[in-house]
Amino acid sequence: MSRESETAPGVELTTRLGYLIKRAHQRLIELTALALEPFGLTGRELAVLLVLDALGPTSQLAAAKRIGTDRTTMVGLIDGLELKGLVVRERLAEDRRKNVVRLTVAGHGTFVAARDASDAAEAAFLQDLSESEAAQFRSQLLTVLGFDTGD
Amino acid sequence: MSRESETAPGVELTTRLGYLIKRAHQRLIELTALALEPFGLTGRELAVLLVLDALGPTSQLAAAKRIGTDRTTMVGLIDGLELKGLVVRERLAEDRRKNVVRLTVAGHGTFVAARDASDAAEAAFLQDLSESEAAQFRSQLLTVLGFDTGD
DNA sequence: TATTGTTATACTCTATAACTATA
DNA sequence: TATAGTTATAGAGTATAACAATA
Repeated sequence: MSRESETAPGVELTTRLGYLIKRAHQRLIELTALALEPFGLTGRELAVLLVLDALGPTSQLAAAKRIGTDRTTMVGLIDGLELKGLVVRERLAEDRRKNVVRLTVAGHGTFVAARDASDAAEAAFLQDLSESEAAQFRSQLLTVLGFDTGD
Repeated sequence: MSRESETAPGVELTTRLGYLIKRAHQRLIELTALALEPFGLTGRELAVLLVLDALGPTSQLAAAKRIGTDRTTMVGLIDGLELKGLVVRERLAEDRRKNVVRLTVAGHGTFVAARDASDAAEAAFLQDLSESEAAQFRSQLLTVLGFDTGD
């Protein structure tokens, strides 16, 4: 939305990795936001649904650590998802300090559709790369982040 | 900073491009901030210095468009750089609406050293990739962003 | 009337501290 | 004491609107 009056960046910027990654990140954020809009979801909310689908019922703190945020942010995220009827909170009987969060049936359906839409946004983002280039790009990101060695 | 209590992300997240790029971006931001700290510069301030070095004396608006931000943000950036003695503002005689901003001698010296430090941070970010992988990674970012010149 | 710089304002995202209830 | 959830607050970062000076 802030792209109206932007001139083409010069080489002094396009040779900077930081500039390129920032722009790429912003572009993917925009594409993803557009793809998730019909579902009333943000990218962060989809990340929570991904975790709940993968782990099953999960405490708010465990989910927060899993996506790399903190407790206080997770409260708001779960608030939003619960308001939309996609998840429910339940006090855990064995430890009543914990709220176990789980997907509702509707939540699972929305999740699957939203994930597909997000996949399509990723594909659009990568559309100018060949299959093998896209695979390399993904692999190199994993390497840079140290997620590929089973460390 | 917020990494102490973070558990390893699961495949449900590490297979998402958005998650990977966000993390990569954050990592590079951290490395760059650390590298620029001795110079009292932020990444955005370095971007302004890069533009001023490449283009020579430049109006605030032209510089803003070049780095993809707006006038109001540029005011604050130039305020900071001027306070540090790295740039000076001068009203343009031919069009007194325009502030032409240029590097001081000290500003140029700081810029060169800070750019080298930022280069080193980028190299550290890419250290687990081979030379050719790093070059591919850069090239693929350019392609995805449509900055490919097809050189 | 349009452009450039400026200020003020608001809005998002996130981080920190403190409070509650449970353990 | 420590932990999980919650609330309130503040701090970046950025976007929008309005104003002053100039064209």
